[in-house]
Amino acid sequence: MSLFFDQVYAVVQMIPPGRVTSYGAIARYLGHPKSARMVGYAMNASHNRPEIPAHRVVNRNGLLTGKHHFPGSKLMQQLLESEGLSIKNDQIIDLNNFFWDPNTALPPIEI
DNA sequence: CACCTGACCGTGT
DNA sequence: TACACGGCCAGGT
Repeated sequence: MSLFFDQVYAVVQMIPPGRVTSYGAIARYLGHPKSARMVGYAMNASHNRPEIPAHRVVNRNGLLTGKHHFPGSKLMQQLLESEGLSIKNDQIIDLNNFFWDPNTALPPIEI
């Protein structure tokens, strides 16, 4: 597996419960601001890694774009709601209150 | 081997 | 304010 994917997984595992972040924010933190799609691709490849809370990664609008990749059509929403978030029309309500940005929450990547 | 697609995002008009 | 488009790159057809 590529180093980039492993770095993505490392960041996703650091998302606190009840908080979410975006594909682009992770890509930017890893020094690849234009590789947001690769983050989504990494999530797609994370199915055999149960410890990756992929449901805490949404797009920049708070839309649950990856929900169709979870078993059942409402699992992603249910997981988030069980952590205290509100979702309507597949979109997180009041995203700003729950957004967790690795670029500010974590120290910069060393050298 | 070439082409297409996808859990995205920032920029330009 | 809204839409179009290029960049990114792995994997399937």
